[in-house]
Amino acid sequence: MGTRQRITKVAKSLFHNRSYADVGIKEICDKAEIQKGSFYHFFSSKRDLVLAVIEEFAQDWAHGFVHEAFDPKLPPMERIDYLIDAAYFWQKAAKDLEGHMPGCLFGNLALEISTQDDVLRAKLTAVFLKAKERFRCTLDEAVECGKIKPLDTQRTAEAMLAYLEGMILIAKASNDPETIYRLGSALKSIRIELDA
Amino acid sequence: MGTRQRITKVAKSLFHNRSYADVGIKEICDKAEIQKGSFYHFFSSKRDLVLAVIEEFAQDWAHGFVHEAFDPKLPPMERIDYLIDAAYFWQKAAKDLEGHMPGCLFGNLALEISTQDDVLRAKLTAVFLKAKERFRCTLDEAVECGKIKPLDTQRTAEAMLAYLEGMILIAKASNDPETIYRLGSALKSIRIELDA
DNA sequence: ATTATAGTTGACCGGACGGTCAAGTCAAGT
DNA sequence: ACTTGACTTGACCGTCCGGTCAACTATAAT
Repeated sequence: MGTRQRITKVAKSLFHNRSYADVGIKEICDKAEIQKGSFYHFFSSKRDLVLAVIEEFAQDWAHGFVHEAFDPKLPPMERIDYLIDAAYFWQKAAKDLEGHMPGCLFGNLALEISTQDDVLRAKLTAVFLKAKERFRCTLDEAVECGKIKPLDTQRTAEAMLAYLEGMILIAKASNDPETIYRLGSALKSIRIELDA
Repeated sequence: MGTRQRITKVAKSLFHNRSYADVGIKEICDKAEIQKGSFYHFFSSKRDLVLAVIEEFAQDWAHGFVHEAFDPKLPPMERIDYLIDAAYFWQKAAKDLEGHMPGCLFGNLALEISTQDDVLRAKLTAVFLKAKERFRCTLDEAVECGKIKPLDTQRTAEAMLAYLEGMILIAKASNDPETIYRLGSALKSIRIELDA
């Protein structure tokens, strides 16, 4: 594996499990077994790195379990159940490994740096926008084939994303992945009617 | 105002608008117009301070707009509308002042430090627990007087809290308080049925 | 007046931080 | 054989970090 990939791999894990401010470049370099100069050959700054990490993680995510969950072969509303399952198993596995639920990297970073860096914030909103679109398409499909009554799919999609993030936040705060199962069933019940 | 109060007041504002790791003791001391030695007379560590800040903020919150919103004179479900309003105005006002939505201090801290300090995490879960109880009592009351159909008030309360936090997260990520209004109407629609 | 205590000062500590840089390695292109 | 340019090394920079400390002052009880 190339040096650059080793850096982002280590950084992804550290940023996800701790926080942006808490993880230093030195530690990243040590864990990636490189020197600081090498780091600055690939990234012009720590901020540049986290930008790359967000991008990569969004890719991993989109092609990973999100892609699985939003399987077009599944009935639309079942995809949402699948998503809850995937979120649960991921967080559960991470906790078993590291001792703590890492939560959602995007949510974590959003709350940490949104007030401090508008470029990073914009990057994160773009990630959230894509996730929202995934929900919206699913809802549109469900409405189209009559599985659910018509509703404001745009807003409902946004609300579902918010609920997903909120669930993970609460679960992380109690370090209890079961929270995701306990609260997951409400995700499908979220509705925002048209013309509110 | 006493020195200790000045410290916590400054710290509350800084931690809320930035993050725990990003705010240094030096800066807190400067803004509170005291010396570092004075700080360590009142607090044994930065961690000790943030513990006090969480406690104080939870008090402010409980006696402030949460107390207003959960007014027992209001019909139970209207309290939730009121809560959305209060959250919106608070975040809006903060954004107009500082340029950025600070979000929820407890949510921010929870995501930042949950994986790193179990004592602080426990403190935050205690705050969330109280908020959840507020929701649960409101739901119980609404069920009792027939305003809503019976449901799992325990879990639904937790889900509502999660949704509230998630909404604020998404709103902060887009630095747009209007998000709270756009998504707020779904809060009351959240339901978790009994015997799931 | 003396003493005890609470509060305050500002210099100081070691170490970590993000970031720089001159020097060198090495493989591919000519 | 020589040059180029990507990559790596490790020492180094100034600054800031959380935290310590001995000395000083203000207050209030005896």
